[in-house]
This record gives sequence, C-alpha cells and structure tokens, in this order.
Amino acid sequence: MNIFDSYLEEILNLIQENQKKLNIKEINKFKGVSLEIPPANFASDLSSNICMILAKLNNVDSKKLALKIKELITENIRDFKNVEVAGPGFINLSLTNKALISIINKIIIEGKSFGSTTSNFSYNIEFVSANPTGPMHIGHCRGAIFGDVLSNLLKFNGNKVTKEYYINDYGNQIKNFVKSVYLRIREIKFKEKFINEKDLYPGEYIKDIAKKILNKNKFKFDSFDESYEFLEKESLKYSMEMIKNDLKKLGIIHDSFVSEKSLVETRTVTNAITQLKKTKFVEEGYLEPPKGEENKNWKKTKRLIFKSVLFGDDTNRALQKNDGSWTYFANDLAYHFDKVSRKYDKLINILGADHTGYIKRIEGAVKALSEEKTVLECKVCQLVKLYKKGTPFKMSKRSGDFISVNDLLNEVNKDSIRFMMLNRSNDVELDFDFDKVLEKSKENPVFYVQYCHARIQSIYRTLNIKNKKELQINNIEKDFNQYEKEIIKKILEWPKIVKISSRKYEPHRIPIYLYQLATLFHSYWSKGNEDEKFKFIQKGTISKNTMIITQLILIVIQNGMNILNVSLPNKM
RNA sequence: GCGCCCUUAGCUCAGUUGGAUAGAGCAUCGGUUUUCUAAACCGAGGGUCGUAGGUUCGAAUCCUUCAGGGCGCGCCA
Repeated sequence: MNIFDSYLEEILNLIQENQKKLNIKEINKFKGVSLEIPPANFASDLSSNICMILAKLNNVDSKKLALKIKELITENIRDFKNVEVAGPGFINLSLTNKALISIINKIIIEGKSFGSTTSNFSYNIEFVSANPTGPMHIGHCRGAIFGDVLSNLLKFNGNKVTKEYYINDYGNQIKNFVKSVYLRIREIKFKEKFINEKDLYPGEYIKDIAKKILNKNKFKFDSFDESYEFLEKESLKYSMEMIKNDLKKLGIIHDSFVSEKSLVETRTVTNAITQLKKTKFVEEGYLEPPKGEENKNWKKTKRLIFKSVLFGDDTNRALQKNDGSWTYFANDLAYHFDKVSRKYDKLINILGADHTGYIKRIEGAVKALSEEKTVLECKVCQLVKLYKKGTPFKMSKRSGDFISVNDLLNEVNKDSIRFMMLNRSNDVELDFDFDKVLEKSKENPVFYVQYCHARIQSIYRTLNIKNKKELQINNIEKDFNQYEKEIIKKILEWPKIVKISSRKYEPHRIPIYLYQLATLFHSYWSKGNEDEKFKFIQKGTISKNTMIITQLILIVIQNGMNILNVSLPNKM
C-alpha cells in the first residue's frame, strides 16, 4: 500500500493513453517524475512534478500542459478532488474522503506488512567480523547493529538474507593470542610472571580463558609448540563464545560463520587465485614501495599481485608475503570467491571507517571473480565518539582497558543502544552519550517513541479494549481534524521511508521517521489539555476517528520497532 | 602527496533519483498540569546550507575550484 507509487502509476498511464490529445511525444522518459507530499503550507495531500518534466522533454510551456493534465485527471481519476496547478507547474491533488477511507482500510488489513514491498532477492550481509582475539568492544557495535537492522529491513521487504560473520582465525594475530593464553596458563599453573611483550594480548579476559581451559583439561602445557594445536582450538572456541554472547545480548544472531582458517585448509585460496590467473587481474610482478611511512620488512621480490588499479585503487595489491604465503587480502579474496559461488543476488559488507581504503580492492576482487555478475557493495560506518557527562572519553585497545560491549550493556540496555546507534546516517560520526541514553525524556529518542506506544496502550487499558480489535470503516462520522490529518499524512509516508531505506541501505531513516511520528502523536495528545473536545477518551469511550488514528500509529510504530528490534513496553 | 567521508541555526544533526517559503532536538527566553501517563505540550528568537563558479524553469542536493575537519594509505589483520 504505497499510495505514491500506485497513484503515480495511474496518472502516468492516463497520460500515456492520452498522449496524442496532449500533443506530447517523449512519453517514455519519465526519469525524475515524482509524487510526494507538498510542503506544509499547501492544503493538498499530494503533489507531482510531472508537468515540468514532460514540458521540458517536449519543449512546451509547463503551466499550459499542467492545465490540460489537470482536466484529464479531474475527469478520469475519481479518488481526487480539487486538482490544482501551482507554482511553475506542480499538480496538487487532494484525496476524497471515500478514497482516504479505502486507503485506511487497506492499511489496517495489511497490518504487520504495511510498508513492505515485495521484492525477492537473496542477500549476503557480512558484518561485525571482529577478530576472535577478545570480546567485542564498542567500536564494533555500530556496524553490528547497522548490519542487523539492514538485514531486518530487507527481510521485511520479502528478501532472503544471510547474516554472515567472517572469522579471522588465521595468521600472526592468532598466534599471539594463543601465546598470550599459554603464558597466562603458565602464570596460573607454574606461577611464572606474565611479561607483556609487544603484540601480546594483556587483557584480563585472557586470564579467564586460561582458567576455563585449565579447569576443563588435564593438559601439561610443557611446551608452547606441543600445546599449540590444542590451545588454539580451545582459545578460539572461548573467544567466539564471548563474542556470540555479546552479540546475543545486543539482539544479534548471525546465520552463518565462515572461518578463514578453513578456507586456507580447503584450498579455496589456491582455487580462487588459480582462476584469477587466467584473467588479466592477477599476475606475477613487483610492487612499488609503500608511500607512507618507511617499512623495514618491505622487499622488492617477485610475487603474485592483484591489479586493483584496474578498479580504481591507488596501487596494486600483494597476494603473497615475502615467504610466499598468502596475505590477508588473498584469503579475503578467497572468502569472496566462496560467497560468489554461493550465488547470492547481492553482497553487502559493513565496514568500519578505518577500512575505507580496503573497499576498492575488495569490490574489484568480486567483480573480477564473478566476471562482473555479482555486485558487492561496502557500507562504511563512521566512528562512534563516546561521552560521559558531556565529556569525551577514549578507549584504547593497546593497554587492554578498552570498553567492551559487555561493559556498555551493564550501563545501558540493548534497546537504547540499538536505537541510538542508528539515529544518525552511517556516513557521519556519532556521539554516544552514556547519560543521555539513560534519560527518560524527549532528549532520549528511544524513550520518546516507546512512550508514544505506551500512551496509546494506556488508553486501550483504560477502556478495556483489546489491542487486536478488528476495525473496518465504511464511512467516517465526521471529517478528520487537522491534527489527525497530519498524522495520517505521516502514516502514508511510511512505505516510502521503508523503500528509500532499503534501496539506499540507510536504516537510520527509520528511527528518525518514528521520532517524527511520535512528535505528532504527543502533540495531538496534549491538545486535550487545552481543549476537552480533543481528549482521546470522551464519556468513557473513544470515537471511531480516534480509534483509527491510534491503530494506524500502532501499526507503524510496531512495524518500525520490529525492524529495529527494539522493544515496546505497554506501560512505562 | 593520494583515496573515501563530512561541512546546513550558538551546539548535535535530519533533509527519496534536483522541486515550491531549508527542518528537528539541545541551549536561551516565555507559557501550559483538580485530566486518557506533564517522563508531555505550546510559543519566541536564531540561517549567505563552508567558499567561488557552472548546469536549468528550479540547486543544500548534480559538475568544477578552493578552504577546513575525520579516517585510511603494509609484503599487519
């Protein structure tokens, strides 16, 4: 039930049928044609720019054309009254009561699916993919929630979504991680002092992992090399458990976990690169020394390189290290080879701001691997800046005292975190204030939207009305008042918000919209304080109009919060 | 030096493929509760949409220039 789409289509069809009468030719180029809600100072419900676009294409006067089209619409489309031409050639339309009632009935019938479209693509969304060397920290949080809500949004529209986590369980960092666990075990078992060398992980959680391993197993831990295989397996198991647990507390459950190590072991990397060798994208060669700081380990050696410059990257990228082993990028390329082979319609990666430089190479890799058939789109989440009582504070990972998701959850509930992390466009930095999120006021948007829902539930409670009451209307007792009309207009916009958010992969539009809807509701509610006749409950009952308004708001808020996976208490 | 992102009210930010008089919250000032949840609402002031050009019926939005801020520029992961 997207009235913008359906009415626009109807109007376009009408114009197409009357092409000759209107004396216009370029009828098939409707690019840029829109139907939307006009600015508040116009009384109309809908507005279209179609005449300006058509006039330009046909080189005629847009106002004159508008007058002809106005006539056409008036004669042929019964849902509209007061068709008007305004400004440089806008066509402004108002819905008849009958049309409005029919639209409202449809929305109420659609209920939980109101706002959704029926697309049917399969998506793979890779997000979080935090290194399995410790618990999740706050930096991961934004991307995690972004990915999760984007998945919900696309599912809401009928798509199939696989939420995927890539486990970087291979390479030097894992060795250092396992070594840290080993040393902590030695510390506990043999009272050897843990010396914090460079690249080791000093954090407290390593001790916890060490204890768990010691408690469950009677291993000797005499030598690092001999214990390695066992220790690696156990340490990774516990750290992934920690991460999954953090994610679960945030309301996030991935469908699929792919291990980097297993890709190496099953020779996926070799296969991917063998395939690319047949193209112009991978070949043996030399790379230029890096441009930034000097790097001691850099050697001019012949090796396999991926020619990412062909995809707009700054420089070509090494697939092999000095010793001939695969680079991180080679493994990741293989991982994407695997994704491509799983035949999704679309691949999406959610990255942190510090990985922007990686995008061209990996998007290029997918093009090369799929012969341009599969599209990978990377979405970047900018940094989160933390504030406490108005002052910023930083988290450093090196010293081991970073703020974990778990710490965060001890102070702030999941609902607030989820809503706040999406209350800004992913392209801008986000201020996350611990205190604001805890507030129970308009300053805290989560609360404000939840409160709107709770107020409506409170009315139903007072009147002993069940939430799921079937409601159909044949006519309205009296016209909707101005406040109700405004709310209905906002409700009609919901499908549009969902559509844009999905198309642009911008879930932040949803919390922002919900906040705006809540504002209209709270405003209307308070009108009852000034004037008795605006009270929702009149003589112990509720008018049909008010019932409709509250039902519409509930439908949209519930659908929206469902996508966000944020709870809606009935009482606050 | 190069790439990506950002620059809109005092502050933090919204703003569908270009649409009509650019919007919120905070802060400031002033008002509203014997009441369905005042944990709320209403009003006022506040703007050269970073700069300079261009494209056109029409630009915060598209193109170019410059300036400022953030992130990144490994044969680490």
